[in-house]
Amino acid sequence: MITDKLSAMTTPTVNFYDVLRERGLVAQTTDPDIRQRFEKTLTAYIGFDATADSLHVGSLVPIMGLAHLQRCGHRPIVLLGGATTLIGDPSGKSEARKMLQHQQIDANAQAIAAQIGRFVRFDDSLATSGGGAVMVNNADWLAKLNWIDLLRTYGPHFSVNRMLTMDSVKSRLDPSNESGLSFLEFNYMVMQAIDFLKLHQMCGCSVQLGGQDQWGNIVMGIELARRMANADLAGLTFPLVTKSDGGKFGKSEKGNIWLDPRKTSSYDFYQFWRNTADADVAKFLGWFTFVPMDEVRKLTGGQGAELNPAKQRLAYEITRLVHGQDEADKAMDSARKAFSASRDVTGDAIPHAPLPPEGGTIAQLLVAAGLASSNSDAKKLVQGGGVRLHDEKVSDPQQRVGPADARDGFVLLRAGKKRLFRFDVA
RNA sequence: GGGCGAGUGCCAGAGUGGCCAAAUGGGGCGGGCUGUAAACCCGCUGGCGUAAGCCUACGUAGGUUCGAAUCCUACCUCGCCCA
Repeated sequence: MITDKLSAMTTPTVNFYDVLRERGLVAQTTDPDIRQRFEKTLTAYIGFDATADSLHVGSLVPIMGLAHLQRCGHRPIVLLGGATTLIGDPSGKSEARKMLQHQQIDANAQAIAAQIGRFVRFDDSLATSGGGAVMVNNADWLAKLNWIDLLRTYGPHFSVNRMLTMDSVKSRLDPSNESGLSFLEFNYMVMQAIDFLKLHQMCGCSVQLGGQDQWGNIVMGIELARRMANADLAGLTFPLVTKSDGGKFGKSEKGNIWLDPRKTSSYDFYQFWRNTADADVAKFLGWFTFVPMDEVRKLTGGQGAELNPAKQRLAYEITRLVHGQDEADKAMDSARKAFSASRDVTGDAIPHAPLPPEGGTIAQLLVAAGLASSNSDAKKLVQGGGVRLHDEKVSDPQQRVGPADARDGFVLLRAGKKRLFRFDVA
């Protein structure tokens, strides 16, 4: 079903730009008439860094951009920043480390590719002109360049004066900014510009998409391609993901919210979205789901508690896209039951594990469950009155818990109102 | 190469010999209120230990001192200015 929905249509029946526009996904464009470009099938790309072995929710906006692109009949290129990631850490210069990094990056790139694969249908060959997405790695061309050739080939086309006017650079040059800008960072822009040119030459890529922070890099690529290939390329940026309260998006008690279920369980993932602030639901439904906008408006037309169904829908849709229908059903069902009057916590998706036969102290179990990060942390939690065993408040972190404490076949620990863990007793 | 300045906890940012595991703010977590929301109010926010206490931490490595984030030396990184 999902695959169906994501399958690309081969002709642009709906204009990509209109779709993004309607969903609030356009921050800025380099070409005021960019809409017309999407009237015909084209190729566009987005770059991702391979710095971790999983993407997190922050990457979902560009990924949705890719998905919309393909659904509108265009060909998406996913560029993995193998080269940029490789030099991302200048301190790792030893040979051994370099090799390790190569391997690590390759592994990361594979994992990331798999995750993106849930949203975009890939074709194998660069030559295909259909809507199948293509994955490339900029290490394939950037890593081969040598210094002199690079300078002679591309150097003349980059105006330092121009580069210095870019916001991303300007802020770092301001004397009030203490971090300054290293030559290495300054060159990111150059590398990314070359990427765009290369992709244009290799497979006719004519548009680059990216987060708002990519604006300067995108513009440099366009200018480089105009100078070197007389090409007319364009770029479009997505808005920065922010929360209405100004907090950092995508962070939670356990840090980042990852797409990898081994790092963030589908239940936690679902809950992350379920707890979206009122003020953000409508925006997020537009950004992170395919729910038609008139439906979004219907869902979010209410006030206060009336928005809860919208949050549920939001959480369900995103979980479904990222983890699949089954996981989404389970997560939603489990969460619903756990927060209903019956407080039924037997759901599959509720984080759970077998209770060690010898049991343990409350503190040990909290740590084992991941509800506390250390014994001290567990102790503080208990002292703050935040821990419950079943529904009884716990006062002693050293209290022993064993199979005898089980009710209905499990021991339930709660940390706060929303976090819980079930220890099943065989 | 020379001069000046800076490097503090998740982040920002005080502290300039003991009262410093380190002010304050943000973030995070917990409690209250609620709708599994926001705002607001309260508490907590390095690790180990039931506890007394111990250990690790203020760029890195040494040193002075009964005692150092704070003083000295060297080094590293960064910024500003000069060459």
